[in-house]
Amino acid sequence: MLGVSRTSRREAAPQASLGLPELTYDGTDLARGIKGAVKQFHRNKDIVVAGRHYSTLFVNLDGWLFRYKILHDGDRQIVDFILPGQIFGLQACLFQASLYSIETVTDTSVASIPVDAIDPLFDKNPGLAKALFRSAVRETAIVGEHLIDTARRSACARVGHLLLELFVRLRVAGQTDGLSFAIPLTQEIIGDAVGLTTVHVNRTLRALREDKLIQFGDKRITILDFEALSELSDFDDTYLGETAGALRRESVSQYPFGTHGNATSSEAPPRHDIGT
Amino acid sequence: MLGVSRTSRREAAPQASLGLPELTYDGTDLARGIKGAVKQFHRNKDIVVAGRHYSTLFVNLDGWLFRYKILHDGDRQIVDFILPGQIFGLQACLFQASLYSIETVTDTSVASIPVDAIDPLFDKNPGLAKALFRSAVRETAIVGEHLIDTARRSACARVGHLLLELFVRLRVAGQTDGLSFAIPLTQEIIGDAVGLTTVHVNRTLRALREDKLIQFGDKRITILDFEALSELSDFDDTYLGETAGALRRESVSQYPFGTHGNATSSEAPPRHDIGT
DNA sequence: CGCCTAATTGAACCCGGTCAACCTTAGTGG
DNA sequence: CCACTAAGGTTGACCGGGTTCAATTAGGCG
Repeated sequence: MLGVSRTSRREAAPQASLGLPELTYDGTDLARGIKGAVKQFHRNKDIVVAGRHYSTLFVNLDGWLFRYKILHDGDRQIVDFILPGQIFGLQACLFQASLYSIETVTDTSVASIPVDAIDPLFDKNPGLAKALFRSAVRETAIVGEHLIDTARRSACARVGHLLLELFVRLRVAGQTDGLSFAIPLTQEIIGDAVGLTTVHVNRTLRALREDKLIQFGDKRITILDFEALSELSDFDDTYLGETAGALRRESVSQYPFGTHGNATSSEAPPRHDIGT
Repeated sequence: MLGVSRTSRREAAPQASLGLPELTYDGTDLARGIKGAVKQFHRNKDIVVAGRHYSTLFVNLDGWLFRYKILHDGDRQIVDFILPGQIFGLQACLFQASLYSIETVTDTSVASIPVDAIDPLFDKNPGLAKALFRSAVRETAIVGEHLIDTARRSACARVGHLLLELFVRLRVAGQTDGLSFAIPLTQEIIGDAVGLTTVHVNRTLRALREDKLIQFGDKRITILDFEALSELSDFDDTYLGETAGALRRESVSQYPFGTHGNATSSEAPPRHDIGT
């Protein structure tokens, strides 16, 4: 039922890092370093509740979560998904009242890091500031892409685009198997994310399958024709990949801004030294 | 023709700051302090071009701009608007290739600040890091709200919501006159922002007018019934106002994270000391 | 076995898109 | 001073993708 159970949890190669580019890496290391309390959450539980203020960051160690908002008419809009390895909860720390709630899709273990514990780290490793900063900007990019998704694309393109985004993000996190990956989402969740009804998500998935673009069943999706699906969905992974690439290349400037003379090359310690 | 000509430009009370909350304030002061080159741009000119990399931040001193992306089918999606006083171009600095283009709506004067000039400032005023950080998170919130706009709301609600957002943001910037404000946007631009065709934007505006919710003409909009329009549009200014409010209350922590013991009260210098 | 959640499929309806025509206004050049 | 042009705004008729409502099936789990 979990869907992600295929991938190891704590056993995942420790130095390889679980998850997403920048933050992730820092995140897990950060969590390891601080030994922040790790808590288990069941599926369908709210971890962050809209309207409340928080003073801890969270690291998603293994599960799937999503950030969402309930509208006045009761509709639920999912803004983005939080995949294994990602940090979350920044916004809830910075704002007086969190704008969104965050809920688990699967059973999930979450490390929480009191922000108090972070400030001191900035002294030793200002690169962390940059990583967090970049993560915030990256998040805007993802949300922006979702905006374009719902505003401009057809149902097929929306669903296809979401699947491709998840695939690429999971691949970076090492959670794919060829062109196939476990997806613990219900059609209702997908609909709430791309702005379609459950009924139409269903029809759309069928259409994609009948066109031999994807294949699915048992909480697992296989992309049969990456090219064609990308074409159909107007998918361009720049907004995901470039970010990862960019960080890899220049991750060491003192401050969030890169080009400070020679900052683009590498001389500072690698960023997984935080906890050691 | 400009539409914003009503409001003074350079003459605006200098210490009151032009624009938007956080960044804005820092932005203008920052621009003043560094005396970054101020350049004039005509309307409908691209200032940032998608795909290029930049190493300067920009401050919008007086005009209207928007961030947008051209899709593969030629459609244009506007992601958000950049109002007088706002900083922009962060993303283009942090990413190898900017995801979006930024174009002027009106004639605009723009101050550019080389990022090289900013790093040193961080030493003296780490609060600036927080301001920029917060701005990035805030931007995500605005884009997220636009996402909800296009995904979940009816045409009326979308247009109404956009108008209300612009109104609130302009009010903070001191660019409103009662419930009325100058709006230099064409119906095509509005459509590209909320995901509707020009034709339907027109019909929607007419409907809103016939319902006595708004009134418009000559590049100017008056909100006749703020409550009713908010209700109809599912508008809640938390995502804008709370941000501003939050900053006002706690703007001084050493690092992007607020609650560091006593950081919520004020002891550090006010944030407009950057340039002086 | 029976309950509940999720997936599936059908039929009628409607919001917003598309296409096309016309109007209004500002700018331009003779 | 007027004729011409172009951009933006306005309106109508028709169409279609996606919603809505509703019924049925399939798959855990007590």
